[in-house]
Amino acid sequence: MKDDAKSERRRQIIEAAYAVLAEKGYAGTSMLAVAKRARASNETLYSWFGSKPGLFRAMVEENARTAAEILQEYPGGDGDPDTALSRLGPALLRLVTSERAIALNRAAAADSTDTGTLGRTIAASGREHIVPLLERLFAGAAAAGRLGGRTPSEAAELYISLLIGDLQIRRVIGVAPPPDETEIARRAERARQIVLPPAAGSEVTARPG
Amino acid sequence: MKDDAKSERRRQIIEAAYAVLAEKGYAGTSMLAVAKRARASNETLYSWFGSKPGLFRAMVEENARTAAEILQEYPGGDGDPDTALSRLGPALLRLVTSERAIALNRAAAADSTDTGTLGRTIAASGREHIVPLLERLFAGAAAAGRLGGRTPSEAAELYISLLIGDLQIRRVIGVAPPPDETEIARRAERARQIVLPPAAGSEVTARPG
DNA sequence: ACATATCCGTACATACTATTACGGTTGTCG
DNA sequence: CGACAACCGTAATAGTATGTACGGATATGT
Repeated sequence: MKDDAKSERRRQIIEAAYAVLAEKGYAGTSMLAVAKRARASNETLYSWFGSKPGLFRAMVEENARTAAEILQEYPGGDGDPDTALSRLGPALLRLVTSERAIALNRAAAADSTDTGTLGRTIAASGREHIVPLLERLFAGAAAAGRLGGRTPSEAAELYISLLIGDLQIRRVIGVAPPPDETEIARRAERARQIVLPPAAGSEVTARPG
Repeated sequence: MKDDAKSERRRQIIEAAYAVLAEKGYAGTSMLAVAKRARASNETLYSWFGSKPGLFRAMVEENARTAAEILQEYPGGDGDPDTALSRLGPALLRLVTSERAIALNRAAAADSTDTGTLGRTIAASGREHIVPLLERLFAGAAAAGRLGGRTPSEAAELYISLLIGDLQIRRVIGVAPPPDETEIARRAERARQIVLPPAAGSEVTARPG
């Protein structure tokens, strides 16, 4: 099989795995079910991915690449922080609450007592990628006196708390729907206002916090 | 078996279930493993709890009762909101990040594609119990002009986001340890300061937000 | 065209789980 | 004390999952 064709085949298998995962959850997703959904053989799956955790690791990594491509469009600290955040925030929130991200977080939760690698992979490709991005953005804002005395690191942590809050865990346990665009905009705006309060001396009237 | 003895026996079985859950996760926790750990018979477990989801529902409900007893000590809106929050906040955060709560959230995440009842039970006994408590507290603060223009409902949502943030989901996927008391105090204080900014005209110097 | 690698579909071996059944033991009640 | 309920420990049943094996079909490279 040529490399291109193999990559495409591999992508099809991963898509099939997502479909089974959505229907049956992590425990209910067997390699055989994925193989049948993808019209592949069990042996090929074990040959290519090694094991069920191996397949899921590949899914997490593939999802991380997709997310990184999306976030690449949002440059860091070299522009107007308000504008940057008002574009980056909604994109981030959509990513972390997407069906795919939720399904992978559920898999990681289930895996946390087995190998623990899914959680670490998600964190390495997710939050640990996003925090430095936010810190660069907030470094620019700090230079303009826009962080209200917080460090870029503190501001990044605060922003994530405000943006995501407990929504993701509520999604993961199945009690919250995906946020609609109004909710996404509202949360992102609330977070931006609190993290980037008007600079001292600004004439803008805004809510405190 | 007398009622007292049966309650005690039931508690022992639930404790055994938590022990197995911590070691093996939800999927890896079989009724037989719990029965053996509790020195009970499989038949008794099925007789008393009906099924594996039934046993887990009982665990969630028992945990909710424990949490409600703890929170009962924290009265709502009839006192000084700063003091009330500075006591309630850390207690809340300890509860939602405790090993037991995390294990139950993992179970709910796994169950979300099956019955979905664990998540609903957790939400009904957790957040949906806490939000009205916070709203009562913030109603008092609003009357004193302490919410910076937000409604009690908005303030409660904001407080929860700031207090918990994404810490719980990071606990659930296995990438964050339980917060120590310093971290708990820090998060609670940050949340309090943002949600209860100094009243207009106050002389206190505080960070904006 | 031919040789070889590999993928597919199916089968197999092993282990585990959910749930019920059963005989013996223990606890409760009249 | 005796009758009965129910709990324990073990077994049975049916189903599922993981991972490997295998023959035939297909793809690739020379």
